[in-house]
Amino acid sequence: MVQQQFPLPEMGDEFNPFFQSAFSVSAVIFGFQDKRIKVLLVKRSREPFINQFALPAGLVYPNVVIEDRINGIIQQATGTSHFYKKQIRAFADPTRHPMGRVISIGYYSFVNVNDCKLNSKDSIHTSSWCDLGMIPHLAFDHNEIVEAAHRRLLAKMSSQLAGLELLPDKFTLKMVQELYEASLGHELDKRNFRRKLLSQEILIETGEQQSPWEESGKAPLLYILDKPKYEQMKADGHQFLLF
Amino acid sequence: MVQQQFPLPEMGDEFNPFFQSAFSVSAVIFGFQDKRIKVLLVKRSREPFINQFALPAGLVYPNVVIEDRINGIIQQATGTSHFYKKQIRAFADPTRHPMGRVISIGYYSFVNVNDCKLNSKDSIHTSSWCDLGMIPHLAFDHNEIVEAAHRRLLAKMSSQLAGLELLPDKFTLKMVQELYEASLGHELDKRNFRRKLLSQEILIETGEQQSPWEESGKAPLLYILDKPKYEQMKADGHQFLLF
DNA sequence: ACAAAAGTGTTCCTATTACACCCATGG
DNA sequence: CCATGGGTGTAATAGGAACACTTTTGT
Repeated sequence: MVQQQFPLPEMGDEFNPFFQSAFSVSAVIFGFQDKRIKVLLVKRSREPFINQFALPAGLVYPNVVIEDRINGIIQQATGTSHFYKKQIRAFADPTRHPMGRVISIGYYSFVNVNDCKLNSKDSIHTSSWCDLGMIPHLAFDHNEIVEAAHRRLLAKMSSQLAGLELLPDKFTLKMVQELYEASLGHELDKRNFRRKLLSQEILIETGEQQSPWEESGKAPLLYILDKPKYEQMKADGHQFLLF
Repeated sequence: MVQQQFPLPEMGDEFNPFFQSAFSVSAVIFGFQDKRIKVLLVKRSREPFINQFALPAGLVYPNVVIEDRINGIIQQATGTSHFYKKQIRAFADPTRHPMGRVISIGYYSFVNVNDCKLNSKDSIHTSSWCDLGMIPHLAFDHNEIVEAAHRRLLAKMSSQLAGLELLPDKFTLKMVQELYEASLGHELDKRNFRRKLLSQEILIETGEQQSPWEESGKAPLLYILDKPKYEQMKADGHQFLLF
């Protein structure tokens, strides 16, 4: 670990007592597998809280851009750089870290589980997908961060078309429905859901069928997100209301 | 300014480079006056950015609970302890503060302008209500914080019954409508708005009429919020959807 | 030919919108 | 009695919810 350069207080001693805090970023990385929402947890390999489960997280040097740090943490934990992320808020309880005042800035993130390579050689932690709803007791205040992330997930998904980052690039409408059913915690009507989804006019039918198709019956059609149109409409403030 | 006690890093030098940051809280305090949404600004009386407008804000000692600090800042700025507040997010650009790495945790807040006593003797800043939409160039990254707060205000008000903290305890339905028109930026149908508002069944008609009533015509009825019911329903996850 | 999953329309009902007049009060 | 703002109902429309059968494909 190399000491970095960063600006120091310049205006006299009166400010120095303030410049004694640290901060970190913590990531609630959501995945979707077996019709369940998952969260990526790591087992800590060092103190404090050694051998306990925790969120992927890390301290941030005073001169480092926080977005860069959280991107690095998500990439290291998942092995992919293809993800969506957004800040939740700062978690700032003075006792949340045993070594001093460490404010953690929480993020939630969506990745496609199939893109991920966990436990790669250069990862110091062993990481694993854990069912949201079966999260064990975590280090620090990480359970609180997971709860806040869960609320955000719920709020986002119950009003907007979002979370497609949790699926492969090519996906079936059924997958989207199952994702929504897992997020919202209840079943949805197939016909109404499809109508609503397609009425947003941001999905493109590829014409391809899912393959391989181990199930009996007809193989479903694959769709992709019309990303340019989606980003454009988002930039214009469109909401993609689902309900 | 008195140095406080706070926990220091305990586990050796490797963590010390991290414990050199400061953090602050910043408040976007919304008010409502003359059918306009207002934001409370202060003129800074010290460096950096002396004599520039800024948000009420302050550094936080490493051992201080951040909620206490933001409450104190809002109380000092407004002269009242009767307000609603919520965290927006952390603002963490490494160059946002000229004196070093200072992460600011932004809050937005609703107060009733009539409850406020600005420029009280013990206030070091002179403060004033500024029309949202006519905000001048502010110190630090405070314009960005105001924008984020504005987006939150919009998102909240366009889907929920909220922001009644901006009005007096006893208010007319017209006031609520004008508040919404100011927040959303367009006019609303009087009858539809009243029907929708009353259908939430959390307003109580006091029977009193507004007084004094300088306008011609009939004096309107005053309503109050059924706060216990409102809090209970909020706790139960009810959303008070308006549109 | 059968089992399993995909894909598709219609009806009913609720919720939202658009719209105009009478009432109470003070000057 | 007139000017001003408060307060009220209804009809048309759009959107959401409930519901079942036909098609395709692999075994």
